[in-house]
Amino acid sequence: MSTTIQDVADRADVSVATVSRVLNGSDRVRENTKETVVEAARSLGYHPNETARNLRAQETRMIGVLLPNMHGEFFAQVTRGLDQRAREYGHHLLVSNSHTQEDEAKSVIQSLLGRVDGLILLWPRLSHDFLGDLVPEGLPVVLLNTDRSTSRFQTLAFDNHDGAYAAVEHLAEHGHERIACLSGGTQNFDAQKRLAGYRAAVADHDLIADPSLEIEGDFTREAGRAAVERLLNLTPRPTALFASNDSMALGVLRGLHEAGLEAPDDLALVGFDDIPMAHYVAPSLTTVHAPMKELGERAIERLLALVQGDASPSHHTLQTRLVRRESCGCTPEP
Amino acid sequence: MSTTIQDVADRADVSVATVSRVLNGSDRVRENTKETVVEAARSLGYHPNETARNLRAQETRMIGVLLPNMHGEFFAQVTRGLDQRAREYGHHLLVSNSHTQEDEAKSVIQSLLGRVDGLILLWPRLSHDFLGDLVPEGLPVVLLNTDRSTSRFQTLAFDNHDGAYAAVEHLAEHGHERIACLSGGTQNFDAQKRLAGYRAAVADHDLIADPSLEIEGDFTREAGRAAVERLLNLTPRPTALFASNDSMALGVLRGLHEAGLEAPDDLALVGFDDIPMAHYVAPSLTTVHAPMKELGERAIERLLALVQGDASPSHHTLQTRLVRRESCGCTPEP
DNA sequence: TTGTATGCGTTATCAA
DNA sequence: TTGATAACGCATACAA
Repeated sequence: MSTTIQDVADRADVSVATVSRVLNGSDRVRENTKETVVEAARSLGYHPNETARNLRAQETRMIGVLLPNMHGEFFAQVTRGLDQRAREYGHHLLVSNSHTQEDEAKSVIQSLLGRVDGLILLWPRLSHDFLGDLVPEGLPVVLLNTDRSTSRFQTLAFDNHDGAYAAVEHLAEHGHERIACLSGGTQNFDAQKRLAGYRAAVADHDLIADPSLEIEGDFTREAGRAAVERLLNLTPRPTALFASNDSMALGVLRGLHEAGLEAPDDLALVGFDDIPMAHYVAPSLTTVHAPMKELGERAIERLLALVQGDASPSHHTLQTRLVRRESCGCTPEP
Repeated sequence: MSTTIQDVADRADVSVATVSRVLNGSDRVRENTKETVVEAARSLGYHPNETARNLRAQETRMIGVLLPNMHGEFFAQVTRGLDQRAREYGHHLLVSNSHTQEDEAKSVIQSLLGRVDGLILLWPRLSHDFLGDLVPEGLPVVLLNTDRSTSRFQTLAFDNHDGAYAAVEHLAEHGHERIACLSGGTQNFDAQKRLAGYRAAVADHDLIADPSLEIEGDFTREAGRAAVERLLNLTPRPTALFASNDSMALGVLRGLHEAGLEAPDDLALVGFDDIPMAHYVAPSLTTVHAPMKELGERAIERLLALVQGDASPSHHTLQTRLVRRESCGCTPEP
């Protein structure tokens, strides 16, 4: 098998305890023996067995991360934040993406349970009552973009309501009165909040409030593309659209192109998330910036605080801000 | 702390050995005691400590995955394949993204060494001699999109040369003779091969061979955008461009838009990778499909074959194929 | 300064 | 069918 601390000890002609001391805090060890040990370890290509270490230390320094199977760029950003912070804190990420089903997620969580110090779940479905039974009492959990009220766990979410409100308000400032909303479905937490923000802005600014202006999507590009036809068939036709995420907004742009139309002239458009691609499409996408990387960073910070026991679960919200580009009718920011 | 097998044993009034038997293969255990044990485990919310299991079993069922900090959608696809196959085989992914520096990667690999059964590295730099010293003798490693010749490890790569060749050939079929190439840099394995494919096609089809037509990029969108100006200033101006990945091609599309131009009329364009977004930009991107998800799947399969010892390192190539859409001047496929 | 011995939670071997 | 126990590799309390 692999070389063990015993092999190193034999080679250096000392005890395993001494080797261990050298390799770790290098306690009180004679300089001479220290060198011998280091050399022995090096020459044997020794690497400590982390599994044994973990067992001994009663911690794995691993964090389980569950992400749903969706909108690539969004998760890439979140993951970047998670990854970076985790490394800073000397922890590893045990990642599992690409599952949509609840039972699938359950089995993944099960298989993670005995091997991580904590869990970070991006689980935008409203209901996660099942988590209560699934997760053992003491295990720290951070829930991302989900409903705070249902949960005894730490949560972290964007300020979806404010962001959506600002988006619609901005379209109103451009003079639009008949503004449609492409929502992300009824099951999704972010989607619900954004829809609520849209409705609030419509009400506050005396815009046309008409249920047929609310089109249901599912946060995928294809939903955006498909929505265009429905949008164009509305009478009277809306002059602006709030797409409740950027993936759908990109799909809308594509759909418009296929119909021989263009934003913002034929339809003013604002998205949500500010994924990197929003900057690169033509026309560039005005959108609500959601601090995705920061979400990942905070998640790690909160989780490790829970792990170390110097915090208890709380509920945090991350602010969003509107980024003006071309698709709404603005001249883009420099 | 967490409940252990001993707690369950106490509760069920049996020995730990019996509990273990029940929880695993349920060897020869009396039906009656089996039920008692299962019930005890359930009521205590017991989950086996995977760390202890791993130590005992001398395997972790975890795979270390290292990805560089680049082009999001590409890696999302690869990761999807990795993730899916790993789960099918009952393994977990210990993922680390977002590092560009070699020493950074080294330290991550170091920290992974004692805790995984194998390593999958997406490390497109040509030189990875340092891996030889870093990785212990017996540890299985799969190298993605890298030079096979330098390595004693298993490798897996796209057929970059053929793909690029086909892309340029297709532009030639559209009647273009002065075809530029936006490369991915000199350090990158994929980039080199794609550039070579471009050159071969130029030579074989008697196209204009001019070093000034080869522009160096770095696989980022921004490089694509920046390249447009240089492209437009060439005299005579090229009528077509092979961008050696889709991210750059998307940047080119953006750059053209800013210059008030459009593909394919002002510049015919073919990319490489076929990331999902290629389908959704306007005009949609003709590109070489690289089976990214399959790359991930194969990587897991190869690695686990190595782990189980019923294979030895080999070198595989995955075929690519041209996908005709709008940016080259074709009518898009249905 | 160094060595011996114990335990972390499991599984498997051997006896009973 | 079940139980006692050794071993996996490491870190530490205690002894020397």
